[in-house]
Amino acid sequence: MRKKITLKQIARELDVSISTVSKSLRNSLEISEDTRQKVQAFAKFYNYKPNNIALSLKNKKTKTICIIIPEIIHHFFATVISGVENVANENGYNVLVCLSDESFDKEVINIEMLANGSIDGFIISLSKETQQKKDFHHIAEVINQGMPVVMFDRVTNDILCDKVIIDDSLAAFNATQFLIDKGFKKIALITTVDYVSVGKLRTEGYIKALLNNELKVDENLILKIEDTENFEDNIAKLIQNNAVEAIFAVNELFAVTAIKEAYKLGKKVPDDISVIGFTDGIISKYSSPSITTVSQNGIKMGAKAAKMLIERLESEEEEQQDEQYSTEVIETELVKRESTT
Amino acid sequence: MRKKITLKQIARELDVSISTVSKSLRNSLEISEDTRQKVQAFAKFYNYKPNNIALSLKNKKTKTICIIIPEIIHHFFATVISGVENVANENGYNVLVCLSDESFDKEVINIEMLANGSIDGFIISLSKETQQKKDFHHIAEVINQGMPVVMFDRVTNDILCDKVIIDDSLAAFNATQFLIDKGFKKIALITTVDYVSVGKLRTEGYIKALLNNELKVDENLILKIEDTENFEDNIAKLIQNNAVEAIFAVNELFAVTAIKEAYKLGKKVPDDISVIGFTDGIISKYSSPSITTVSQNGIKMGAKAAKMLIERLESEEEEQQDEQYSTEVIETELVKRESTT
DNA sequence: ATGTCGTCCGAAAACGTTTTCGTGTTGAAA
DNA sequence: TTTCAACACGAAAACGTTTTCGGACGACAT
Repeated sequence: MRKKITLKQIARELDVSISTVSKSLRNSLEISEDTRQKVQAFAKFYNYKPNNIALSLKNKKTKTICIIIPEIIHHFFATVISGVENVANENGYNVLVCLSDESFDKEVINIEMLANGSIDGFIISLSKETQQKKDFHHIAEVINQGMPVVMFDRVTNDILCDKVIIDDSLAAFNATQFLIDKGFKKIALITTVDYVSVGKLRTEGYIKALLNNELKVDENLILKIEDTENFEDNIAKLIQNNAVEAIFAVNELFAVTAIKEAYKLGKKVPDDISVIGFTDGIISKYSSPSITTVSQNGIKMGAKAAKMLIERLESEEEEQQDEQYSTEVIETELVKRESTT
Repeated sequence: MRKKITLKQIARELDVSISTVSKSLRNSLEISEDTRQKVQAFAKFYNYKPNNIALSLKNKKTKTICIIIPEIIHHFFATVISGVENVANENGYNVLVCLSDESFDKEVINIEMLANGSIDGFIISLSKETQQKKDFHHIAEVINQGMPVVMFDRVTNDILCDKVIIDDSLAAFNATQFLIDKGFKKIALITTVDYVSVGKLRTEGYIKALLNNELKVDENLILKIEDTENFEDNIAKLIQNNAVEAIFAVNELFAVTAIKEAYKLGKKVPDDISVIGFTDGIISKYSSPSITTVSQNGIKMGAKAAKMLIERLESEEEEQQDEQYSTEVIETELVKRESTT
């Protein structure tokens, strides 16, 4: 087992100083051709690689960014990570992934653990609990310490920083309008509780579309799901009690569950009920029938977020950053599949 | 903007030495009650946190482990990360996620980038290309340098290290046997090309089950898919040409595609054809019909891998590690759903 | 007055780099 | 022979910690 070799060891072996070794390896002109060759050959032979931690300490940057997400099991978040990874790698950055598990405490712990020089910046999507508590001091704090933060998808107006979002309200509006254009009147909404920012925005878009077409908003047609377990019955009741003609669900899971429950009640999709979901993930693509859905390009969002973060990191070096934050809106698209007529 | 404060700054402000500050904060008995209180109060007020990079450099460990996976979009790998994260966090470790994108080069680059002190150990599942080339020098090298490595799922016998796998062959055997027990004779296999280790093992299990029941192995019933794009036609032909009664697919995607293609050919699942998949992911659970599948508990695999890695890291400190590597087999289970009779 | 011990603190090394600055040795020009 | 530049290299600081060692000082016993 050959442990990693250091500058000091090379210096000792070749009987030169550490500085000479360092300069030789960086092809400094201060060093004679002779010594340079000798050192480089030796270093290559022993497979010398500079110790990254030492460099990080010296340079005060780690070339590592951290992405904090509520859950990795969600396909959407996995795609975001993928986008972040791509851009990060291209720019020589590594990606630390932290899961908040939808918990405020874990979010705080993760951030505090890493805000001590371990990383150069954060990309974060808020946990449900954080959104519910509306407590963002941990994020404000790291920003205050000069660490760049980019928020995506689940963001808040209470924090000033770069953001990457989709226009949830508009996307929901368009999806609902699509159903209205098909001639449906009784359009149900399956959404989350209001403190989830994107859920609320999508609900707003749905309502706006109805009002815009002079359809009245029927509270009985709006199902707000709190717990992601055992919600099937609620969906079944919604379908059964209201003779719904179409359903707009704010995520894949709700959409596919609606289809299954409808089927159990003897209603076929799309013949009896049309269904539109949100997030173009695995489920929408492979379920039978495949689901018409609002695509939310996670890869693009991740890539954009990473780009914004890295640009801020690299620009910090030269001049003072201008503290002008921007919010990027990634376009969505309605992907038409079999679950709508 | 308040930048992070250091020991040196505290020392200067309080007019004591750096050592005194450090010792005070660590509650050393060398320091008088008075000074200790004073320093601690000051540090707390300025929210002092030791710089992690400096600690890493000093302690020669980073409390960070890296997991390298072929793709994060695959649900299975996402669950593995989740398992790793849990255990890592519990033990005070951070998790760096790298994607090889099924590319040998990216795998090598990732490993080399991080093998310079950035992390304490690797958890890795080989990329397809690496398995095809059978070139594992990059892994051998880091192990040789004394860095612990745990391989999972896609492993190789050419490298000696800790491993976490499932018994792919046995699981496939059981799945096939299940179909045989239902009375099916013409059982097709949809698998990957042989260089993917798990694909090969699952194929072996399938064949073993057939032979064990004195059924002959019909090459026409075995479809090996190379490219994960545009393979639908091949599956359709397989179904159409051979009057298959049941299908065993080595992953979710193949399974769900088989169901869809069968449906297009007018054959219903499970009435006309039974289908079993592999990996209990999102698709199997939510497709219609839901798919009977071999569950491969990613969370458990990830947790086990992380545990093994961390144990090795912590044991290294005390005595010489014994270089006794072990291979853990995570049990699988056949989850019965609607796609089989 | 001398020796011993305990208390409290600081200097310095160490981790592995990079970089600035200083210095000794050449050779050539004056 | 002296002077000066160019060249080749080394010493040391810096990044932020922790820890070992030793020193100063007072109290106490002899």
